[in-house]
Amino acid sequence: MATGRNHRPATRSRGIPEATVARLPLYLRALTALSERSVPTVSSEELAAAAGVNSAKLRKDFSYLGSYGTRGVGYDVEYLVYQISRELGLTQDWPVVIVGIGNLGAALANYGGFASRGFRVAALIDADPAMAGRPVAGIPVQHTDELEKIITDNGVSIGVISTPAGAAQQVCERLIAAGVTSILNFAPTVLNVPDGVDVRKVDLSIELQILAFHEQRKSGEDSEGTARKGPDGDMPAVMPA
Amino acid sequence: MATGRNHRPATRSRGIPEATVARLPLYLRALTALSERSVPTVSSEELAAAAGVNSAKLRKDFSYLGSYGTRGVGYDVEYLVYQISRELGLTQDWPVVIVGIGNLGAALANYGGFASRGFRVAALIDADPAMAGRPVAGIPVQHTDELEKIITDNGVSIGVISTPAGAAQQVCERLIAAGVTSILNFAPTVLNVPDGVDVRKVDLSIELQILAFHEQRKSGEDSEGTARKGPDGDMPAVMPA
DNA sequence: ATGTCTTTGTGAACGCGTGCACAAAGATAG
DNA sequence: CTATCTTTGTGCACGCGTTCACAAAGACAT
Repeated sequence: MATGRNHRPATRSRGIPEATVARLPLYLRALTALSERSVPTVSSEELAAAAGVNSAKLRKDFSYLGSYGTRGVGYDVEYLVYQISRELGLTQDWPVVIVGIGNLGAALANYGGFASRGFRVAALIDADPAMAGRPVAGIPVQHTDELEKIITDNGVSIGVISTPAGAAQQVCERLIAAGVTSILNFAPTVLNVPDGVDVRKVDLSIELQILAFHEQRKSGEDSEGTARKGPDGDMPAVMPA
Repeated sequence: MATGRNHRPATRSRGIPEATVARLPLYLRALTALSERSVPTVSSEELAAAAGVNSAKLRKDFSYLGSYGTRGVGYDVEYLVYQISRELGLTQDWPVVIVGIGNLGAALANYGGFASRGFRVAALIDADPAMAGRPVAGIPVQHTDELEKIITDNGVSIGVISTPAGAAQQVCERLIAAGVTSILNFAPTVLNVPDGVDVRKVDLSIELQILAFHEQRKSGEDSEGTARKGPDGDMPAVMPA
């Protein structure tokens, strides 16, 4: 996550652990790079290094998918690419809508990684009437009024929300009511969704704050502001009631 | 993370679990909203609902910071805002550089959540000479040649990489060599960094693929492509060596 | 065919995170 | 002051994820 993690907590869908699923795209990317270089096989050690993980973890991850390796040799690159793609559902086409075409929404629409690998931007939607009809990344922006029609007509099941925080929950509810069951949320808000709907959130502000935490620990290990002892140390200017 | 999670794996920095640190920004956001509505106190139950977590988890999280609540009453909102801000290191100013001012980089520069909460965009850096001097979000873009000087002059310790994948590792190394110790990576690549450097990654493509996985499980629970039995079932068109 | 060498696949142990459930603490009323 | 009621803080148990370490499996040479 960057992930934020707000999907089903302990429900390993069909035996594959959630943590493994989250790493499969990583393996797939590394394997695709190898495939383009026409490398026929890789060992778990090499692939793990390329994906930035432990080799034992990688082997265990693959073991959940089945026995796709050859002992003494390694894994067949092309074969693995196919198997992981299939497992992730990337052999089919996923129409996606992006709601909220501001700076971020426009950047997402232009993002190359979207188009590749089975994802297709089916529509861009914005609440601003002035945006309607204007093309972004070659796709004309449509007004929010059309949201339900767009979802149903295109059979969209994955929605991306890049609206301001205030509009996110309402947009979310309309998407779900129209048939969307997976949402990627860039708005800095907690989305309330019914069971059966997956939400993943990407929150720049949160990521930065986590980095700041570690950064503070690195630099000011001793010289922390005024006085600091235990976890319940000093009293600040603002006192509790 | 979105999460991506590529920081120190089991090193709970100073007793606060990593999972708790990742939730502190969430609590802080909910508390800030309450503060703006001049709500004096909240119970763990209320705050947990607003942050989208379990109330027991929230109480345990806060217990790592110290005993900041009052039994029978709840938590003082202003006091908690201060404590969490301090713990996250948001009471100080963090200059941040963004490297790679394409669509995404520009969107990040314009992102409001950046400016708030102690983060300040100190500089925008791009490798394209044509970009140099052009203002983005009111800040003139500087050329990559200036990178080291910018980092040292501004005392930057947090860098954001939004370059194409091919340039990310090199940019990363230059940032680190110049003194950056925390990196937020938007490029779809694994970054290799020395110990002591924190990396968090945000990867749109990966998040979508994870959603696609669950989406596939939801829809095609039985009708999966051609034939499918066990995890080591059918042989695809592409055969292994 | 036999032996050696490489690499996979996995059993088992460990540690972290989560959630339950309850005792302790304090507020509030009488 | 005593009783009651609310809400925190946490001990405990459980389950998931990670890692180690090794046996099994196959390639390859002789």
